Amino acid sequence: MKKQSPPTSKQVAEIAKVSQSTVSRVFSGMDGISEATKKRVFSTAEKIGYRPNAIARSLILNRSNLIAMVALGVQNPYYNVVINEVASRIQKMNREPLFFIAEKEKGVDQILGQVMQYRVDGIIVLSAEMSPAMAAEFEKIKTPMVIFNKLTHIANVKTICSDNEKAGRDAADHLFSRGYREPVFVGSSTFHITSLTREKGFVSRFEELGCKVQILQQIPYSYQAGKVIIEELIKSQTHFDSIFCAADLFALGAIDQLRNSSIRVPEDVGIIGFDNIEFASWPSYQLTTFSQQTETMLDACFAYLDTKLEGHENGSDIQLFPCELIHRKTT
Amino acid sequence: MKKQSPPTSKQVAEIAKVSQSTVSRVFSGMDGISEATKKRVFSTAEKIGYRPNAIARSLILNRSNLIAMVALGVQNPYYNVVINEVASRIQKMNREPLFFIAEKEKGVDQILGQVMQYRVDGIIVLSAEMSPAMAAEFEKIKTPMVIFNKLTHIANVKTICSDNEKAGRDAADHLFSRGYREPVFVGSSTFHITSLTREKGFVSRFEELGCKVQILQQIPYSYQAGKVIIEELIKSQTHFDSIFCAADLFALGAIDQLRNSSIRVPEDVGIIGFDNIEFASWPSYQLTTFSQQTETMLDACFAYLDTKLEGHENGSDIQLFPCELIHRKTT
DNA sequence: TTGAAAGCGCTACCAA
DNA sequence: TTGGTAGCGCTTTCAA
Repeated sequence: MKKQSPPTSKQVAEIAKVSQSTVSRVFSGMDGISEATKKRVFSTAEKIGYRPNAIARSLILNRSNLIAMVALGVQNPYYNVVINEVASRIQKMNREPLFFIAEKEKGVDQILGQVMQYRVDGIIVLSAEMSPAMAAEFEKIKTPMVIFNKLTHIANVKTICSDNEKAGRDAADHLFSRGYREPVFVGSSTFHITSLTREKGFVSRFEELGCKVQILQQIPYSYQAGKVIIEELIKSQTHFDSIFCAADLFALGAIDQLRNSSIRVPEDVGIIGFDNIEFASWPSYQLTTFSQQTETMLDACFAYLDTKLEGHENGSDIQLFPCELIHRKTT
Repeated sequence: MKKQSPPTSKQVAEIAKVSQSTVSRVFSGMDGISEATKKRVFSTAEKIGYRPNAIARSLILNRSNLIAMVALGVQNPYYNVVINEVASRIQKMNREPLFFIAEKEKGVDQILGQVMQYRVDGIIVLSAEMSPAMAAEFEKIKTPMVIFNKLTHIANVKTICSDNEKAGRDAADHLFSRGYREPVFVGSSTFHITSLTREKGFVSRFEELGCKVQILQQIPYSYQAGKVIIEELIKSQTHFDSIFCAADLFALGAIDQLRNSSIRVPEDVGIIGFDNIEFASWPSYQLTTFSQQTETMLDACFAYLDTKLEGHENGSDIQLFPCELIHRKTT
């Protein structure tokens, strides 16, 4: 069975007794067309179910109207919110989001190839861990590109990122001020650099305050993993009185595991998470956590893309946004 | 500043001293090309950073390799999982997901226009509430299309859906068998038909069992809304001993609100949710809920798409999948 | 094994 | 206000 082709502007032209160019002009909303012609073209188009072929248009205009949304190894519920928001903003700028997703970093090279084949007008990368090889590839690309929430130094690529180091320091200050002196940091190599940066700020600030931080790494990113790592921590009999988790899901898992072991939060152990996912605010948890300025950061992403797409130059530097500590009941 | 065009096959041809057709043949993996030529083409392509233009290819092949993923009014975290899974499956079939998202139903007409302009090879609609006008539009379309988890009767459109009515009846049976006799149903017009179908099964089964169901509707779909509606229910002083929520987020909000009012779950009030989102299984909630056979249903979606894309015919009927009651600790 | 040439559906230029 | 025509980058005949 052959796929039958949809009607073309040529067919509309024939039926409406105008030239194909006229049909094109009508549909691209150019003026200088008589009302009568316009009406006739539209009505015959309607009749035969004609829709302009975006592919052909893209070919000739050398722009696809597509924006690539690249999500790599995204398991964090925080990004579900981001993905929806990004997609919807792309549509609001009258373009379409072409969605690329890869479980692991290994897929990235292949993905970049795909992205480029579609001649997308812009690229938004969400939280991607990037290999140096990958970064090198990205540098070559002329397409406007912005990396959201991953600190990366690539020439000609805009980076919009939370100030994770500062947040780490703030977490340390907060815990210290609440009287905690035996801190644990729980990170994840699932979002390596981000986690590392938070760790760095946390550890160095606590050192300044005279406390040593115990560092734990958990690989899969999930609630369950948070439980497991705390279970092991408890079993190990090491002393600790506070935990800073690089992500809320860990923190929530940690809370439940502590409760299981009849350890009181925040009296015995204080906990801080990261991301302020919806569930963090629920009565069962009331998690103290950091909120990223997602809206503001996305504003910055799109402001950058917009000017680049307009053909204007724009410094492709790194922009850091502070995170806000939301104090609830786990510290 | 002009957007500079990426290299074309013609340029590769010139440098590699072959014809443009040869370059094309090399990149589309046709055989009948000498190894020497192949190597020469690839290396010059590499050198100047050539990548085939998917747009031009789409134009001539009359297929875009794009699959539209249309999500309408999706607020349910359940769909975040689905969206990621669908996107990743589309890529596995060597196509790209073009993501369309609309907050409300009103955007659908416009979206369909967009979808068709891109000459997508297939369409996957996620949980869309559809107006009759919309459905009429869809009927006209020749593009293979499958609707996931929304009961809709449209000619030539495959529907893959959970058996919500059966689940409603199962919920009633379960509650009844646990001794509950004063049931409440909490639905949402956010996912109108789905909610209505669950309601229908629930109410009619309970009627058969001799109990009357109190029906509540909540419009926004969120945890917070679940709290609010239960707060009002409690204030209204009506008797009830069990609640069937059309979605987990409602149920979780309901649980917390009941706890606030010192009403015990499941002793005083039993609660059943729907979707089995991750949080339902957490220790703080242990929600009895229904799990949809998402994987199996997606298998069916893609099996259908695959055969249609292969050009084979395939009955575009409605396929219903049973939901499994997961009995935890709220009933 | 390769090259020349036609043409996919559209936009944009030049004439009329 | 309109029509004719060239050409976007590719695939695919048909010839060589």
